[in-house]
Amino acid sequence: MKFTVQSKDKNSLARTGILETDHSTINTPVFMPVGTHGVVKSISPNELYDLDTNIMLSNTYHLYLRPGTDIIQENGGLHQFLNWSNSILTDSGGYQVFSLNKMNKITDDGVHFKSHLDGSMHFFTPEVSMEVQQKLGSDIIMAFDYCPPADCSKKELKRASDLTCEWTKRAYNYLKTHDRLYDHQQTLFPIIQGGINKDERLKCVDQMLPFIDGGIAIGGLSVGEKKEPMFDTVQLLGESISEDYARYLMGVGKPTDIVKSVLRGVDMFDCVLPTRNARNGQIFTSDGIINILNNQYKNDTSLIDKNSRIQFAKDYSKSYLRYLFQINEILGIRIATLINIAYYFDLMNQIRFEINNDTFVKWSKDYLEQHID
RNA sequence: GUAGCCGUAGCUCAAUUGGUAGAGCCCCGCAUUGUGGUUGCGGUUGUUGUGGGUUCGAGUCCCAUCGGUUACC
Repeated sequence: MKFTVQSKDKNSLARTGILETDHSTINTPVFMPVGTHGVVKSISPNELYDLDTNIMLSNTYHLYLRPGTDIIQENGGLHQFLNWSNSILTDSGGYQVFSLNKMNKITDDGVHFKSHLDGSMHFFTPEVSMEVQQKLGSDIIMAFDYCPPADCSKKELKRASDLTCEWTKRAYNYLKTHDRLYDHQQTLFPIIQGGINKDERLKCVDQMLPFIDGGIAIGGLSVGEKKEPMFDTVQLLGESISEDYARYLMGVGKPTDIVKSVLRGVDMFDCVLPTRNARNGQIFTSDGIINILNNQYKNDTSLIDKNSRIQFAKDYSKSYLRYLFQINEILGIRIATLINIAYYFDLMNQIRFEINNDTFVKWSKDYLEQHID
């Protein structure tokens, strides 16, 4: 993988860049749609290509449990299994251990956890996570990290960031001593932890330096902390991480969060919000965020979004989409998901355009004034 | 025709020996940030089939009536 900064904004930390993997070329800042189970729910690869998706996210934890690593390997790896020829980033499973299962035990060696599918016990170590991700064959491999909740004690926070540093070293060493299984390159992204504690974050950045190979991730944010310290932390890292590395803010976020983070130097994003909320009727339109299930759309014959690049949005009324959601029809979910992904991609396009044009700060100010959370 | 059982929110049903009619689903809002089409929070909804009676007080007991259902003739 190769990351090249293309254009730097004069008035902020924002920049555009190009991320090249053996599978695709990605313009940054980029939003990566989430396909936890190897599919962006209800959307086909061809539809994703049509939206200009160059990279999608998938998940080690889920794919390991089902269908299982061996089955994916027998299918020729994740790219072949999914029939997806662009890039894939796999999350390491560290976050799922934190978010999906409260019944787990974290030792210095790794994490014992219970499957959410059948209750069986499993043990993940940095090495296991790397082995699985090597077999999956993703282009970007995330280091196995320990993501503590925002309300944890200072002691736990320190333990989490220390363990994450140590686990990253082990992951790095594993990859160094094990040959890749496919003919394309796989790149490890270390994950910085440390919550909203400045010293912990800076210590993490420092300790991760030997393991960076073009990109690094900011983890442990948007886990319940307040917005202000969250963006202060992003700002701190935007200033501290070398500008030669792609910076990936994990799990963020709302469109406004993305704009604010790009201002602070972030290049890569992923978030379940546009796709998950689509399934619950929340649509990101050029006129703002709406919940199509609201009664006010019952008889609203206006188009879903006349400015969307999704044809469905220009073919159907809000009234019809609401009706599709009411009868729990798959098509409603597909339409909402496509529109939301397109909205996020349009936003990223706009962001890149404004940065290249040196108008990003002014544009973002206007955008943030018009879009209040 | 006779006997029994049942009628409670839009739906499925709760409600001690008579003591302020509730719950789930639906519906209506809000939330959702490295995804379980998820989950959480809040809200609306009743002449307890109808009409009488007993009682301080009736969804509950009594009478009548209407509707449903089962068994028997």
